[in-house]
Amino acid sequence: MQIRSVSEPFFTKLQHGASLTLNDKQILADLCKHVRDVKSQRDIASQDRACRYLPIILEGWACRYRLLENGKRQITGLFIPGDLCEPFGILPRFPDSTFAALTPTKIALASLDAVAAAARSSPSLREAFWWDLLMASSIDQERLVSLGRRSAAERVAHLFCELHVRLMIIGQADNEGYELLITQTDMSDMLGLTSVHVNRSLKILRETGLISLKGRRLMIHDLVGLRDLALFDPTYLHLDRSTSRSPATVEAEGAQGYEVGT
Amino acid sequence: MQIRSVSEPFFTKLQHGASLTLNDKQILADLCKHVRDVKSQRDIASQDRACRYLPIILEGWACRYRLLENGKRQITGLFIPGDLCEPFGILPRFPDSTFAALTPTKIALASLDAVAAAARSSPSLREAFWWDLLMASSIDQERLVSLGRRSAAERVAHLFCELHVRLMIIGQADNEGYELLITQTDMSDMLGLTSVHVNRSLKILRETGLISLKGRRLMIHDLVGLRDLALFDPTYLHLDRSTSRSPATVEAEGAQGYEVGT
DNA sequence: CGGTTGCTTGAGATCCATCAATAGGAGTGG
DNA sequence: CCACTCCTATTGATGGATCTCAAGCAACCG
Repeated sequence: MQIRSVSEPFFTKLQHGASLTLNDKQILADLCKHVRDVKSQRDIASQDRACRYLPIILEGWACRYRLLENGKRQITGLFIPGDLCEPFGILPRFPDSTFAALTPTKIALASLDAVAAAARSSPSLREAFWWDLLMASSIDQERLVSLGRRSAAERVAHLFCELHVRLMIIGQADNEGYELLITQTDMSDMLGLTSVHVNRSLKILRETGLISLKGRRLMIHDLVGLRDLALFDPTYLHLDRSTSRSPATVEAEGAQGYEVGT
Repeated sequence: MQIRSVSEPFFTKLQHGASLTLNDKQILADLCKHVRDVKSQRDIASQDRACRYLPIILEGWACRYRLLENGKRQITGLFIPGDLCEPFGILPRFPDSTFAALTPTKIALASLDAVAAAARSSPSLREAFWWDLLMASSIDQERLVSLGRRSAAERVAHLFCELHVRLMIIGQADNEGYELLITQTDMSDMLGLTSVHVNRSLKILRETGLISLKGRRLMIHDLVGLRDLALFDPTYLHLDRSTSRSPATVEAEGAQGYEVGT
């Protein structure tokens, strides 16, 4: 009962990648048996590299980052509830990067064998896992585009748009906005900027009337305008199931709540 | 005979990921049966998205790029001979990005079924494919670090170091340097800079005595100095096989990966 | 409370982009 | 073989975007 509730965002997210059954839901809940709390700013399993567990975020936000010799930090991935902590759970960890909690975080450690068994036993779960991998890779790639070819304000706006969609998927955002759980310094390390400049970019977005911030609550007043500014095209997130997979795997089922491109 | 020769860089590269047998070599050669020539600047199979072929570069250099609505281009991946044209050949193509040849290019179109069959039939090939996927992902991730936290000259230097290692692997570079087949404009779209600034960064590297350029030939005069400047740490390329992955894990998980999603 | 962390703003310096012009090389057609 | 064009490389001048350094303020927390 309690277990099933913590695995809820995981299931909710994967539902967007394939039509999952109640049995699938139970399997996912079973994968989340081993739950661990991680304090904010603490590394997650960076030394557990050899162990055969795939971290799944259940609560809180986390990231993968890399430190350079000159002391600079680049966050190479952001993880929110429901996320498999890396696109390659079935591969060895990136040896040169570290996972860390950005907020107090609850993670499940799923045995890789159990994940593999789950994928083998259920075609729909298999499809959902591949969808998740594709989505994670697309997010990484789009971040590359941001860092290479978007201005500071555009990057911030794009991040907000991306998070809006990702949080909608797991029911942690609505049309008004969402809770933004990371600091401006974290955002700067994610977007290749300084925290000072992230702050100035936020000011621009605020003054343009696109968003506003009250504490940790990000309010989006003009989603279209924000996406316009960010050059945000939600198709890269592969939420339109009918176009994302090979025709054979496409089934007609009602769109679960969220529609792409609204 | 001829076929085997064009697949040579493919085999040479994968050899670094696992100990391959003569039989493996033959299998790889068979995967490269369907060869196609692509002219410089032409898109590769961008409309072939539905078709179940994995492009493999045999000669020349190619890239994956994305165009933004404001006309800017970001190259999100660079491919050289021996490269599988995307890390996720087994997944649907990234719908929003395009593959293009940067030079006259010879590519093989390997049937996905044949690739899957090859991975199933040979544990060593399976290990090599996973190694390739891991390496490709690490390269992408390191580019993210470059775009976020390295200066222009550092980015250029880092690209040169990365290409040096990648070309060494396939025998197309030596300690002196290698043929740099892309233009400064291509480099700028890869590194998030303008071509003018790439040119100025090159000038710095030349004046520092680290490199020199004669036509398309890049000569590296001080590899240590270049790597130092670039904050280049070759471990991310996973060339030390002994630390990269235990055979047992490949056995257990490899089968799952390549069978899923078919 | 005092200390810490995160947010905000200012002023000046640096990095990089933009615009512009020149030159060389490769290919092409006359 | 030459004239022409296109593409790439190169360099200068200038402006803009972002960084750095610095200070003040608010919120939180032991």
